[in-house]
Amino acid sequence: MVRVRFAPSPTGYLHIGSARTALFNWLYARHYGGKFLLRIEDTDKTRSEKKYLDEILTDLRWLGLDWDEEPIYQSERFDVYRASAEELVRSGKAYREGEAYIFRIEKGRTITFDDMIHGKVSVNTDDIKDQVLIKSDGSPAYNFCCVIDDAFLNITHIIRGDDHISNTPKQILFYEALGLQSPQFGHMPLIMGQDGAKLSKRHGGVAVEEYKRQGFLPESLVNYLLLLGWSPGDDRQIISLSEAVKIFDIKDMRGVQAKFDLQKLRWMNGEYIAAKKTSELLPLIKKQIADAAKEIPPDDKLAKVIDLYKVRIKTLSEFIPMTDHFFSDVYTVEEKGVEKYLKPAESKMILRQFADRIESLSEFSHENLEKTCRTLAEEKGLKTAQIIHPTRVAISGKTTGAGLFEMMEVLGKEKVLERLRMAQGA
RNA sequence: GUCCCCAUCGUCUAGUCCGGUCCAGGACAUCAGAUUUUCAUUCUGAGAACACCGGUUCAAAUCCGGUUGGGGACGCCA
Repeated sequence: MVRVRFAPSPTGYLHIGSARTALFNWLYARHYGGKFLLRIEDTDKTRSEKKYLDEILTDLRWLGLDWDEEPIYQSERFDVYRASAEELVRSGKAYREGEAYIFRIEKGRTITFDDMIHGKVSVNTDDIKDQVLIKSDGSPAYNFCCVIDDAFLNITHIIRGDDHISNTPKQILFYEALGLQSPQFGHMPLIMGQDGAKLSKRHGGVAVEEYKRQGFLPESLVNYLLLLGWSPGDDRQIISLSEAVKIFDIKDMRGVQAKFDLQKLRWMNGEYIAAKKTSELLPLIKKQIADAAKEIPPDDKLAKVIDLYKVRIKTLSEFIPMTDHFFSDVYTVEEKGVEKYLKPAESKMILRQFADRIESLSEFSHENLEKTCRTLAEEKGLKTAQIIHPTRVAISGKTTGAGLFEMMEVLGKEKVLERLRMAQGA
């Protein structure tokens, strides 16, 4: 029975790299019908906070990564660690140094383990110093409580970042001294920023929460992370979590560090947004609007606008500035668009003619609007673009956006005419 | 400095285990063209990589060694 764990330290937000570690552990467990467990590494009581833990758990759920048993907390198990350390002192494998317990490293040995991703890894114990088990303040050292807890939880496979690879020989020595069986290890390379340096804020964010806030969908974030270091073996890019569960195997992971590419994430997010039903997008967009402290429009109107814009936004947050003209008379205006399309006297004349014609329209539908526009163009010997561009700027302030006639229909006759009149005076 | 991990287009990767089907395939990005009222979408096309040097072999992206480069670890942090 496969048992894996994710062991966050509640001293900050959920890092995107940690999220990836959690994802691969989760996939491994689900693929093999095993258990995915949580262990809270809160041994540093001064830096650990409940709010961080809550945020981490919220983010894991948001990503779709559920866990199977109640999480265990290291802060509640100090006596267990101490008892084990005492035992090692009694058997002569560790010694005291003041209040601290130190593990004696036997020199001249080669520790080898078969890593699920890297293959055989060997380290000579001459390169390892004696290890602290329990610190002078009574709290356990990371490597020690990690081993005790993994054994306690019957963890069979430890999948973690490459930064732990040098901890592994030390931990193996602990398993050995404690008479415990080592689990299997798999060390996955870290995610780097585009420039090869450690992933940081300037690469687009390090916290899962930041991506959530910017309007990335959990499906796309997980899908993107999945493809960082792992590939289905064919050309597919869009892979759902449930599909990944079926085909995932840790052995297919690459041992190479990958650079985080925000461009590809954005593309993928756009794909997921465009594929979603408007009814699914509606509550998500409303959340974005609420978070931006803006007034939430009525559902039916918002849904119509989402329909028009979901194929052209890459993140949910882009929706707001792109569609502000639908919901308020205060919206962003592109000055160069005004300059080019509204300033010329000819444009003003065209706008007046167009406005006059649509005013008499009994049904303000995009079909009728388009017909009216084309008829006018033909009669006056104009290109339709000569009507369309000025009109777009006049009613939206923008030079790009959804189809003009659909836009006009959603905006409504009254607003359209009002803005067309106003533009003539501009 | 010592130890460990790694090396295919700008980026993510397929191929590497079991050498020939690879003058290296896909995706993102870029550029060009088509469609469209703009943008986006869609479609077509282009450029773009086996880090380097040696070895093994009839044959190497694939195996071996070295060099260079990148990353990580050397905490009474986790």
